[in-house]
Amino acid sequence: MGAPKQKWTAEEELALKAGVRKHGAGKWRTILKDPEFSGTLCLRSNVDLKDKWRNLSVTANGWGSREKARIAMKRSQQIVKHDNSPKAVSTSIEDSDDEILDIKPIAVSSENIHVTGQKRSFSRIDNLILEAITNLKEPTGSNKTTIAMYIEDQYWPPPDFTQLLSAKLKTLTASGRLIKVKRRYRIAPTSAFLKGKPSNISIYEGRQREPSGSVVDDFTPLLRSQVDVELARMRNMTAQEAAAAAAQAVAEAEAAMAQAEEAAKEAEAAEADAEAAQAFAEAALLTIKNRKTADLIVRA
DNA sequence: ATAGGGTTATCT
DNA sequence: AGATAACCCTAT
Repeated sequence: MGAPKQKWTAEEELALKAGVRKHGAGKWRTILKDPEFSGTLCLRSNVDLKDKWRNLSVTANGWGSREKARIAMKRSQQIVKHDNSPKAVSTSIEDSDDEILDIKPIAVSSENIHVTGQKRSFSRIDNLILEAITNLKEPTGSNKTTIAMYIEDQYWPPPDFTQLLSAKLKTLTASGRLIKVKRRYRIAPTSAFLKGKPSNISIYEGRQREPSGSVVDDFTPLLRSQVDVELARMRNMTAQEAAAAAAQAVAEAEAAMAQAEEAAKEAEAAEADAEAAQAFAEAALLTIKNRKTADLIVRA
């Protein structure tokens, strides 16, 4: 009987992206037969993969460019027959649909970041992170793995990109640009000029829906967001301070570095409530890195 | 088997 | 009502 609509889960989406990364876009059958992904994608057909990839491309690409205008135009043209484009500025230029360029600075960013980035305390990677979170459009925010995958997908990955990303995420969170809730990052409501509402996000994971009956007020969302900011920041601060203190005690040995990395990975793999563990690991990692090679971290 | 266009279901 | 995502159909 009717299969209503089987929405794609995050795992399936991740598997699809990984599959495309491995085998390339278009090799849907190959991806589907790969034992790595056949487990999570067993309920999907090659056509499903193709369609999903198309949807992902559409949503991830030109939101803020002219792709939206194109789609909007096409939508309107379903009924309207005439195309009145008086200026018709650049529609004919053909879409060189690559905004995935000129990120190269981040590889050598360790040394030449100070050249241009004096006014803003924003380096290239900061913008990348914000862009990733924005384009991912995940209602509950995006976790580090997803953000890393997005950036690695679109751009090219430096060797120790994961560590750099961790450091940057932490910095952005501490400065209030990002909000971290349950291992997921959102863009702070300070820049809530995006569109729509700040969106009250349920702290709980899973796909439960919120009762949409509580739309009584237009002022509460802002307050709620503010509270969330304070809460998240206070939480992190406390955890980080404690973790930093503990980390300094063990930071003497080089082995601690590997240990911290292991802890970070495990904390992330386990979806459990290991927030403290991860905070500890990150703090320890940062501390050690600061002590050993301070120039590895991009300063702005 | 894949790409593209078209249709329906779901959410705001 | 509009927009988006899943689904369906067909030509190559």
